[in-house]
Amino acid sequence: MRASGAHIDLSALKEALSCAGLKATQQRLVIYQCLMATDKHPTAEEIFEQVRPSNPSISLGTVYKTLETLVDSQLARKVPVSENKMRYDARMDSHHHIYCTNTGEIIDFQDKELEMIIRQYLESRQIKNLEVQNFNLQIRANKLNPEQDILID
Amino acid sequence: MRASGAHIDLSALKEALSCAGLKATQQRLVIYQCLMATDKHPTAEEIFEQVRPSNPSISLGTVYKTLETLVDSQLARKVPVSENKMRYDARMDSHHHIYCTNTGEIIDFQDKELEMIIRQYLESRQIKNLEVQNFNLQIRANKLNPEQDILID
DNA sequence: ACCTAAACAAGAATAATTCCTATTTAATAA
DNA sequence: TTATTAAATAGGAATTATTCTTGTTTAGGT
Repeated sequence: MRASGAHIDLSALKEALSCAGLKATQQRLVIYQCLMATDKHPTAEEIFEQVRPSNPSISLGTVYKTLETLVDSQLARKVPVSENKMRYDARMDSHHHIYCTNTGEIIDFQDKELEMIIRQYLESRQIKNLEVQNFNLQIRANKLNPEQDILID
Repeated sequence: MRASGAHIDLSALKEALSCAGLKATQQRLVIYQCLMATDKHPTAEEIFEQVRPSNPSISLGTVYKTLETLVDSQLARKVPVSENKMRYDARMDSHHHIYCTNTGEIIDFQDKELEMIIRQYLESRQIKNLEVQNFNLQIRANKLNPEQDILID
């Protein structure tokens, strides 16, 4: 569950879909909400299994299609990983990922200062013929105690 | 072609394989050499097509298996990307990747100073219960002139 | 309460990767 | 060098993730 809480306002999601010019269908709402409510970077299959109980007629194809739509509309992003399947993330603010080698988790890591340090450095480097859009740091690490959460500050 | 030149010493590769406890078969040598000789982060399929002309009996399954073996032996690494296929890289030194949004290229970007800045920052952050192993920065950017190379310094 | 373009369910089709097994080969020892 | 053998390969079948197709349903604007 995302730290910010289980409940994401449905009407806000509806609004977001409309703003992107998308029909706010039941399926899209449910899938989008599911993705917003987690910090686990789920696969299409995982989202499907999660929403199925309360939406028994939803189809896996729709989950795939909806995720593609959300990505195209900048409401979600792909998170490619070493396993051969795609993961998704509805957090669109700039943040980094910690790939936990012993637990397999992908932990979000936001850090304004690090953000700024890297941006400033890249600006100072002035790579010719290149316009930097955004960046994210992938950190491979392992938990000392796999049972416990990590503690960021 | 990798900047450092087309020719990678075969006996050095053979040595590397043996050191890792791997039989230095013809197939492994050819695949490993192919991966070492490029900076293009090829897929298994691309490697297969590349080595096939001079090795007509090599099989795609062997390419997959060999890449897996190289990764397991730390002689190569996976480079997950947004398309649904895996890419591979034989550069094992710490370096970053520039994902060129308008050309689709993945450009290697090595920068000792950036390296150090990030490492120092992460050390200073002291994230509890976490031991950082390594990290790499993914930079999404577009080429101003897609025809030309970028110029790093 | 229509109308209609867009979205959906269901399942077929495709693409990437892994698995299986009979044959071949690299490395070691005689 | 030749024999031995455990490991690797070729070739193709199987599996898994994802995309595509088509007839039916639905959201959003009349």
